[in-house]
Amino acid sequence: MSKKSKKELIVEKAKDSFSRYGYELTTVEAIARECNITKPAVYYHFKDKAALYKAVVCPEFTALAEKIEEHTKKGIPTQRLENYIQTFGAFLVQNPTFSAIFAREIANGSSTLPDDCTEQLARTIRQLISILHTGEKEKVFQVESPFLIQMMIVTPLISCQTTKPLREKIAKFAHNEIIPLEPHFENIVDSLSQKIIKGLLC
Amino acid sequence: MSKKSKKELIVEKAKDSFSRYGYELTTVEAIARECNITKPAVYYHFKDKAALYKAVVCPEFTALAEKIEEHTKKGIPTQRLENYIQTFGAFLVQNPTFSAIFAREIANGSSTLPDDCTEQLARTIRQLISILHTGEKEKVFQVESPFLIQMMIVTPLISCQTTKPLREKIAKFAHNEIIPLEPHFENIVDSLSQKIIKGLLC
DNA sequence: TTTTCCTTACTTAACGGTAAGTAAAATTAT
DNA sequence: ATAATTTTACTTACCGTTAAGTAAGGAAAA
Repeated sequence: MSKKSKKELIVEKAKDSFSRYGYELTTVEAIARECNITKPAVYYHFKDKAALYKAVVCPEFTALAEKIEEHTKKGIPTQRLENYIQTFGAFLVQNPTFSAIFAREIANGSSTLPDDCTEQLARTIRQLISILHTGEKEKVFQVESPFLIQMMIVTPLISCQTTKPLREKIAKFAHNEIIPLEPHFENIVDSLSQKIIKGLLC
Repeated sequence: MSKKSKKELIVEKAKDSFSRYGYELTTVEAIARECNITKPAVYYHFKDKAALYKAVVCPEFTALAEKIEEHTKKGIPTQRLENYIQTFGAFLVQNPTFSAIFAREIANGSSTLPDDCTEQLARTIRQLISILHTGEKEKVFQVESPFLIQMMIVTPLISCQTTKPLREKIAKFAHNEIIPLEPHFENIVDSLSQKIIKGLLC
């Protein structure tokens, strides 16, 4: 008896594949092969490919929303915003497949994102709105669109993860120039957080 | 005699389709139909689907690099950085299909991005490095990774374009709450620019 | 003996790409 | 100038492959 059920194994391998290749280039057969089973065995556990995708993404978005809520409840607005960014950054480190999946959803207008996930995203944005609103009332933050702040937080961090191969290719094109060192992801989160808060302060 | 050649028409319709549906979900047949020709007629002009994609994206990346270089040559570092961001923002407005295409490339690690485009991207980053480096030497900018700054500029602007449907869906989930107004894209560019520069100043 | 979990073998449909042929325009030869 | 030839820009009809999804059945466990 393995610790994980076969269904959980399928979700795990599906997550890897969706993250690496995207929804269209992921084949159910390849996922089955990774699990050492056949394709119809996957269809025994999941109605269709879309249902499998839902089983992959929904728990991730729920976990994210929960962590954000948990870590940004109390404190002064600057601290809560710092926590919002740090929690998101930590989530990306702990869930390495999430960046690519989320990035693709953002890129294609989230047309395929399950409603459950949209609702979880709404939860995190509600939290961000609360933080910004408090900061504005206390005259520590400028008035700013929460959607822009959300984008300023989420998309640079996500794309720092997904563009690693691109940056390596670009570095090769600049052979005899001084290429600045690539910072580690943790430092990027700190830098971004510092800059966003500084840019937002009155 | 039409102003545009059929080949140019194909590229134009292909650009629409790649932007809307992405590479995989775009079919050569659908592009042909949009041009009122048959699929093999497309293959008469282009070797294969990948070559057609190249014909769509390469001129866009080249135009972007050229505009960036042109508008960020001279001035003090803060002004050059402001121009960098504004030029990129203006390019997105003038090329409405570019955001989705670029966003997808970022999301999938740019594995399918032609080398020519990577080189044009390298040009823009070289320009940004020059701006930041001058600012650092003159003690007006903090030392910061150019890649992070590039991500802070490019990805929020792109995703403000691509996530419009997502934001609308999210707004619906928050029925009886106060939803902040959606700013216009031009204002977003200004806000972002102001925040990035403020966050970067010593 | 029924339910669970899987396999083998299959259908269906879509899509990238090609072979072969053709009407019209452009080029060359007479 | 005109007839012959070639090139351009397509069309119709097709092939090969791939991938989603299913029907039917079987072994093992409950």
